[in-house]
Amino acid sequence: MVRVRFAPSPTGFLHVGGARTALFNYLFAKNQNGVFVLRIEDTDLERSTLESEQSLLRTMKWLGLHWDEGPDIGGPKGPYRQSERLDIYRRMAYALVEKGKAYEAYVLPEELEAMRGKMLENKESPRYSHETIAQYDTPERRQEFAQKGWSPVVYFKMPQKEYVLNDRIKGRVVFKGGTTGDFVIFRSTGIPVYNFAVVVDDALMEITHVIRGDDHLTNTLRQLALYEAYQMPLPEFAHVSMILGPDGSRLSKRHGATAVENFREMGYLPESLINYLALLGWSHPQENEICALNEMIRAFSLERVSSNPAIFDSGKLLWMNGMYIRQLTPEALLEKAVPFIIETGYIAPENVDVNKKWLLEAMKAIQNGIHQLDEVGELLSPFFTDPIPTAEALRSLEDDRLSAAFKLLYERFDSIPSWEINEIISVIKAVVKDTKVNPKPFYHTLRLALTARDTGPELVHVVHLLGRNKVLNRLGRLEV
RNA sequence: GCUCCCGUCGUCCAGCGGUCUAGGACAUCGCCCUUUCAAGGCGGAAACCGGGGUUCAAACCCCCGCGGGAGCGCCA
Repeated sequence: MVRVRFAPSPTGFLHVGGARTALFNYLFAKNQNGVFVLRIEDTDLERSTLESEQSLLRTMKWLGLHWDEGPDIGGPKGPYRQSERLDIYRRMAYALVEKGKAYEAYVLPEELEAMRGKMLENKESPRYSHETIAQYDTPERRQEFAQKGWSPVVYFKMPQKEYVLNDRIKGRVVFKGGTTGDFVIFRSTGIPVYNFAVVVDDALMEITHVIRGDDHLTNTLRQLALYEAYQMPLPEFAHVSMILGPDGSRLSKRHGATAVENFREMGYLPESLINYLALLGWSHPQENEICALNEMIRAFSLERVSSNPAIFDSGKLLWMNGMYIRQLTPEALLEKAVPFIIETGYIAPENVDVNKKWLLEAMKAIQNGIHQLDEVGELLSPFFTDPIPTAEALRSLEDDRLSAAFKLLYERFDSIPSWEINEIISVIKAVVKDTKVNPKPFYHTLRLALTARDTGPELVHVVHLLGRNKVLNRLGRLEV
């Protein structure tokens, strides 16, 4: 049985990079009929917060990445929050001490810092050997620690040998021996260190495939040594490359929106975000671009995950969101757009239902003009405000024929028997035909007169949605 | 500095020794459709980091350079 996990630390919003890692884990699990585990890595007491954890879970659910075992729903291998597993880590750490594969250290942080500084000064790579740390393990020190109530940290004795990782994405990775010194696995505070906790958890939770960002690739060396020390079976590893910003450096806030939450607020659909993220590193065997989650699950394999870093292309995401918006029925679009409409204040929440018919038509009209849901406010604005075009913009009305056409248009609209789309179309076409006006400037000016904008939904829809009163009013004040 | 990863159009990917005069998508440019803009349709321009090997044959394999990224914490 395949078991994978996504293990974020609750120190902020879910990042698009994290979302992609979660997605790959999810796709792999579902493709293999396996189990997707969510584990919260909250061993950094300083930065972890419950709010972050909750927002993480909320965002994952919004994306549709549902987990089978996790902190909120439990499962057979829990608990799924590292802060609730502290006794396990202590037991596991001291099991290693007993076997002589780890040891308590009585060094002071300042002493370590000094050693580190000296090594860097000598242009050596900073690493500590068993001997350098053990020299502080004196009876005096032990006594001092006991008196002051300090606990020693536990160091892992790193074997100075070569390790080989057969990564499912990177291939064969050889870590030369002697490049990494002993490292802390258990803090004096009773809290384990990441590299140790992941190994313990992945092993105990029976994770079969570790799919994660390749910023963890070099950490894997330490983890391999730990698995070996415990003589535990190794999971498969698959290291996915990083997502970079447009300048080629690791994607961060200074590149703009990076939190999934930001994209939700801007009116991105979870489907398009998921689809885009999947394509950032993975490719469908038939090179499909627009691809539903079910199809991604069916077609997913680690073999098709690229090993080179990817630059986040917000332009392509925008295009893709537009594609998904256009696939929506007007009803579905309205449902998703309602929060954004309410935010504009044009329609009160309690009036949405009453205006449903009008809103649906409006959705139909704006549907292929938007790429983000938060554009609905701007698109709808001419219907709820009374924008007045500048005289400059309407200068083309100085043309006699155009001005005659508008006069005629006003009269015909005024006397139109019913305000139906078909009627409106024929009136407009008839006016163009009868006055022999040049269509392009005519339509453009009409749009300006009604909305004070150069762009927007189809004109017939604008006219119809506006209603006769507003249309006559806005046409009537033109100086023609 | 040391260790590890990566290197095909501006960007994401396809390519896994001959089928490559290198394919798709976004962006870009042009044309068509149309009721302006958009959406849609059609077409164009655009890339194998450099140098050595291996081979009858290399974008694909090996080595060296160069460039980019990551890790080297009692952070995760």
